[in-house]
Amino acid sequence: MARESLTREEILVAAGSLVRRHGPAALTMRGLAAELGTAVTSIYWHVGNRESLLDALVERTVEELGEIQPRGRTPAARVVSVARTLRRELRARPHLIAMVHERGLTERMFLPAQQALVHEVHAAGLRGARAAQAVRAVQFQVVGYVLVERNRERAPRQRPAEEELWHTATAEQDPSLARALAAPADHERLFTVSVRALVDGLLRDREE
Amino acid sequence: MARESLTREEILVAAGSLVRRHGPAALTMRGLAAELGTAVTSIYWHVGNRESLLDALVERTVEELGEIQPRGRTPAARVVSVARTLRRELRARPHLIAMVHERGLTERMFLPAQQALVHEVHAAGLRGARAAQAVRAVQFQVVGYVLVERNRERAPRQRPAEEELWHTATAEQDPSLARALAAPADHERLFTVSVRALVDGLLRDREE
DNA sequence: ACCTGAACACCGTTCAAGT
DNA sequence: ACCTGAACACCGTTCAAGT
Repeated sequence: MARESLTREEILVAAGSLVRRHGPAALTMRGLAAELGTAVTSIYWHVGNRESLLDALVERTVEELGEIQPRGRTPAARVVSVARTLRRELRARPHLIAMVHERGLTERMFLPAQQALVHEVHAAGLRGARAAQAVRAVQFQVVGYVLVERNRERAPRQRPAEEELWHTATAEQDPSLARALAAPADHERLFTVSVRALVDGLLRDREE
Repeated sequence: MARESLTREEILVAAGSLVRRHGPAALTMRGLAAELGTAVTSIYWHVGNRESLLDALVERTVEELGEIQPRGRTPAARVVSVARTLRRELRARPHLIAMVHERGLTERMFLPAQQALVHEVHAAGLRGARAAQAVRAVQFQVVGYVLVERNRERAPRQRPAEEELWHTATAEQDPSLARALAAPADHERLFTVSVRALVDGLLRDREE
């Protein structure tokens, strides 16, 4: 008994929602077919196979990440806003981002952001290789930060735990450092602080 | 017909080599058994199941990354050497590192490096939260760099290609920047330059 | 043009049976 | 203590057949 008009879009939406919530391993063709109320083979007609279904989800993700709108009065503020937006968007779909990464498309995903950054860095007076360096520095910072951050959140209880490890003795008689490294980082704040510092540093040094 | 004395170690070595070369997807229990000349079920006796076999490989990777030996005369040079060593070790086993990452063990993997960094940062005169910040900044930089870098190398031919995208017009009349962003980055050099700049910045500012 | 079930060649894992 | 083959419940994919 057929349902009416299964569409490629419908398949992508269902698959996307599944992958977003439970990761790519949770996407089985049979499971997806059951959820959609069709035969497994119907899905094949619309999307080819599992791999190209995942490719389509990745492509969609790359496009969504491309819509970047810098905000703020100064170039520095706008660069920071791009970084913060990227971080938010990346964190909203970790599994899909990991798949973009696996397929080696991260760079392409970041091209629109790069364009925006070029504009702002130019507005701040940087030119040439120096400007390129600044753009890449910000990009690396955001990607690296999100990855490390997500990792910290997902990390299983560690042995030895950080609280055990970072006591005054191991921190070489620096209790304040031990406290800082034992505590879970305030990622929201640390990210903004880091990006601001980096951007200020990159834009300030331009008269060297 | 049995082979003599299959060992857990032998299994780990064969599985590790397989995963290193072709990634975890290439590790099938049947394939591994064939390569070792045993029945599939013998492997189960030694390692439990596929998942804990992968866990063991990950555990081994974490331990290998823990052996860090700072080199150089100044604290700054030793911090840079730790960063460079980490990068090299990470790049030598990308699939295994990705698995460490997936299992949320990256932070634990970096603990020995953190310890080494704490020592050097202290030697440079930093203390407390500021020292902790410096340690984390270096760690984030290395991880982020390796990930972005690997991605660039694996990226499929892009459309539009960077050479197309970054011409004088899109680079806002900055031909030198267009050239810089269109060219593949010299990662070895860019990494060292970036880390040096970061470390200098972190250690220099200590009298604020 | 779109959908279907049957069949194929793979998986990881369990288990009772061997030595 | 260690190894085995058979069997189970899953996969993704193909294909001939339907409408």
